[in-house]
Amino acid sequence: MLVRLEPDSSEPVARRVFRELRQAIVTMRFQPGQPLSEQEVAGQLGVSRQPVREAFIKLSESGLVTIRPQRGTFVVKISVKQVMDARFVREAVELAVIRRASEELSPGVIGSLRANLQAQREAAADQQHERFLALDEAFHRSIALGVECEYAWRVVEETKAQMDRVRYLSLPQATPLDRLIVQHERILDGIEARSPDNAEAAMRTHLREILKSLPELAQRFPDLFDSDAAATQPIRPA
Amino acid sequence: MLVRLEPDSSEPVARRVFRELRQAIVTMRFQPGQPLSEQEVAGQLGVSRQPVREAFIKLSESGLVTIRPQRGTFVVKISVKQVMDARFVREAVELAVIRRASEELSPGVIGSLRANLQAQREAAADQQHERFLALDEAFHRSIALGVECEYAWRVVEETKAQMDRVRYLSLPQATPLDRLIVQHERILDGIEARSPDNAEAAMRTHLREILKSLPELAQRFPDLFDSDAAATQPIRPA
DNA sequence: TCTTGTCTACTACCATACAAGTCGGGATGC
DNA sequence: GCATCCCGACTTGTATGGTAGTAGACAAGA
Repeated sequence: MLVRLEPDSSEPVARRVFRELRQAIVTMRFQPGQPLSEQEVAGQLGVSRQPVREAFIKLSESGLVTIRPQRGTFVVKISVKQVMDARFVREAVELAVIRRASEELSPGVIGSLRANLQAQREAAADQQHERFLALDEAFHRSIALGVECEYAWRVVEETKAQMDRVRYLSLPQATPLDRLIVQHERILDGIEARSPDNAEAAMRTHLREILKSLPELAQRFPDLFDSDAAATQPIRPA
Repeated sequence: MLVRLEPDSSEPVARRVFRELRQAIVTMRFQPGQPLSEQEVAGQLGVSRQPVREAFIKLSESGLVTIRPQRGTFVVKISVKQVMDARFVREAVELAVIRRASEELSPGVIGSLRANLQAQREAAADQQHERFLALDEAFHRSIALGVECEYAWRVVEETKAQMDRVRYLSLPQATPLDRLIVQHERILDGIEARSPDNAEAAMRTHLREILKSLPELAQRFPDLFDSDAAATQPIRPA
């Protein structure tokens, strides 16, 4: 399941363990609900229990695992409510960012976003899903960092952790990439036209895309989802 | 500086250490820039280094301390940019929350908010600053939790950690409490009138209050502030 | 059959020891 | 006097041992 970390003294071991585990969780290599043992993970990665423990703590801060004292650590199941809550916060923050961006994002950054969009089209044409996901993330990140919203982006990243698992789950028969690209285009158009309202509206539409696939996924993979009541209730957008 | 924790097996030691240190930092009992030693803190609290270390890691996640490997851990100085960034995110999230609240907050919660407001007036009349701060926080929290935005509130709490230090710094000659109360009143009026626009505008005004005192405080306490360039630049609201 | 107590294997938690790196001061050579 | 080197007192990072507690299997008794 996990491969030994190669020795690399440049970065603290604990941090690498954290990244490794986080990646494994958001890409669904670790199934929701699965128990994680400090000892077992430490053994597989070839490190001691201590850094693994620290990584577990960080993961629990991110809401990706739950540590139940004296019992064990478990990958949290996907919670529809949690995903909705994360989406709500992400929308709030990214809308604020996009308004600022449409007022003061520099032409240079706008140009690089155009280039990114082109790369997205190529990745979509070649059916390179993984690459598209990376470009997608870079698109949003560049906008935020382009208007010096580093902290806002950090918050968005946190919320993304919850949403990315859903994203990966829907990868095979995903939302058509073309539609997402068009949405990205609209967002960029709004920025370039210096129209906060248009850009905000485009971003709002874009970020609500996940709501469409969520209920279906929750029904199709009931084992991976937490059985919170909201799962069967109608989805309210905001 | 710190008192020994009394034995209480109900809660993990690490968590209590974290809370204790966090409180000491946001109330300015620990001065920005001050070095913190795992060993020293552990000795004062009567615990081992391990839980202290875990608390340090959590604090660094919250941006309250910086851990410099093999060198030491330090209380971060107040950064004008960081405070502004936190405020930006807080505004984005709380505005979204307040819009939802003005649509669906239950009359029961609205009633308890009215009661809270009355308590705020009494606290202000008696010059009980600490009590007012607690009521203030409860006011915002009740609104968020009242519309089931638990996660959104968690994010706001994170951002508040940065802002609260400024708050405490300005306590003695603070913003007149009366003004804050009036602002709270306007917010509640907007909710009760089911007017998202009015409530949002009132909240926006309220959350920008801190911008007024920030530049002055940065000038008056240069030692407590990080010397980032933004400190002397004009403040832009959003 | 069902309840209850025990015993085992597991867990996270905490304390402690060791390793590795940083920084400053003093001795040493020039 | 001044630059350089080295050593020791710090720091955080990592490894490991021991403790307390939980869950579950299983057997004894009602």
